[in-house]
Amino acid sequence: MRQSKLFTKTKKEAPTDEISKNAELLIRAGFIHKEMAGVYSYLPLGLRVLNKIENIIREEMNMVGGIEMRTAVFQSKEVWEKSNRWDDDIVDAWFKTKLKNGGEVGLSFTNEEAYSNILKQYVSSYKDLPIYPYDFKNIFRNEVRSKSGIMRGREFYWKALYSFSRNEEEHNEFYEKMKVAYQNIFKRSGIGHLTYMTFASGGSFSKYSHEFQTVISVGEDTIYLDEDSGIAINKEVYNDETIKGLGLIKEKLVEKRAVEVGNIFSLGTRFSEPFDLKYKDEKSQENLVIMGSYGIGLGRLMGTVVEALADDKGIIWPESIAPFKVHLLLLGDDEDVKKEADHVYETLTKNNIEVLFDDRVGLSPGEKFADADLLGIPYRFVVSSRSMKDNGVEVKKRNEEKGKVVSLEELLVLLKHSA
RNA sequence: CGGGCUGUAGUAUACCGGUAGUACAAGCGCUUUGGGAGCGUUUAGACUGGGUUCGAUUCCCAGCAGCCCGACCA
Repeated sequence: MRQSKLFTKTKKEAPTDEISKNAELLIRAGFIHKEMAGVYSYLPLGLRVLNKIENIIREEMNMVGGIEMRTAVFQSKEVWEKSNRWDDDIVDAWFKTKLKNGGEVGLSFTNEEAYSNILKQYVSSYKDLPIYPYDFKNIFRNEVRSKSGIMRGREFYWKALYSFSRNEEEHNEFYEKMKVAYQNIFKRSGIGHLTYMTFASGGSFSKYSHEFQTVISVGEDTIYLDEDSGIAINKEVYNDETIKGLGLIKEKLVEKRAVEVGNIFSLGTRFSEPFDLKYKDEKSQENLVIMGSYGIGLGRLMGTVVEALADDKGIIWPESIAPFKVHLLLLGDDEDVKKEADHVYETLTKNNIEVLFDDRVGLSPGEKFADADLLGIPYRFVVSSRSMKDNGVEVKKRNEEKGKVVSLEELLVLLKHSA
């Protein structure tokens, strides 16, 4: 993409109404636009990152047998009354609105009911199970106080998978697979080294749920981490019994602030019962389906990566989720240099390398460098009269101090290997 | 939902009960080109409503909006 065609611009200063680093940097760099408190639009660069994250999650979900679909945002009263979660006194996060004909709809704040209701239509035999449908979708929660930039919004984009199993054993087997899949997702997103599986309160069907907590100083949650095993305990279940039950030693646990980037938990028959979601087994006996829930907030994950990896100059994206792999800077407006930069851009593009080409004219080198640092694209390529004198392109990684001049051919090899 | 704070150009800010100033951004002209460059010039602003007052952006009240702390949550 040519940066001259990218309508977003960087800002030197962040709006004062954004305190959190993730929102400050993402807004300054032009990745997101704040619509209102807790509601953000994704601008071209931000969407590219979001799509990268989405694809990583999609791959991991498909790997464990997930089947993608899309549930509706509008939800009907009748469905949610079955599980007793329509009433505002029970769920205060609802956004609800009226239909012209007088009916009322709610905007999805979660998906258990939608899935249970749909699958009631299709699940009847043990042969129909297990199944693992999931979706990516915008979720709406009427938070009384949204905060921390894109970390907790009123509208947010998430992945939710629900498992429908025949019995506890089958459920547990899948649950364990999901733990691994989640760890893969966070590793691939560049925060694996900071993300710990954390035991949290489990509800009525299991002792614990599992959260994936990324340790960063601005985290909203408090966890107690055993650094040797990488296991953590959420403050909400931090007590002697839990510590002992998990075989941990209290003195070795370190208190940390962390952000919950994902969670998985067992639902048991909490929803299959009200929706009468049953299957007939081999003996024609009816049994309730055992469910599990597995969520990841994509915007929050993106914000967490920014918080965790940024430096004082700007964002530092891991290659896996960067909006582009290469940020190609053209310095100066000499015709020969322009021609060479165009050539480099076209060569990279032809080789299927995602490149943002800073072809803007009239900007000083300092401005382009500062923008490149702020945007945080992993590889910075510079074409200038200086680099041309050295017969190559200057390459520098975002997290390196100094660059070196390398021939275009060598660069193509380098990029292929880093992929 | 309790508590606190704040609303001035696109952004960040200043002053003031009496003509709203500056920087960045944007437009134009010239110069400049390896770490947010210079000179000149132009455009652009007091959240809304009510009250006090000769006069309100300034003081008061209400509404709306935003931020922070707590509670709650992906």
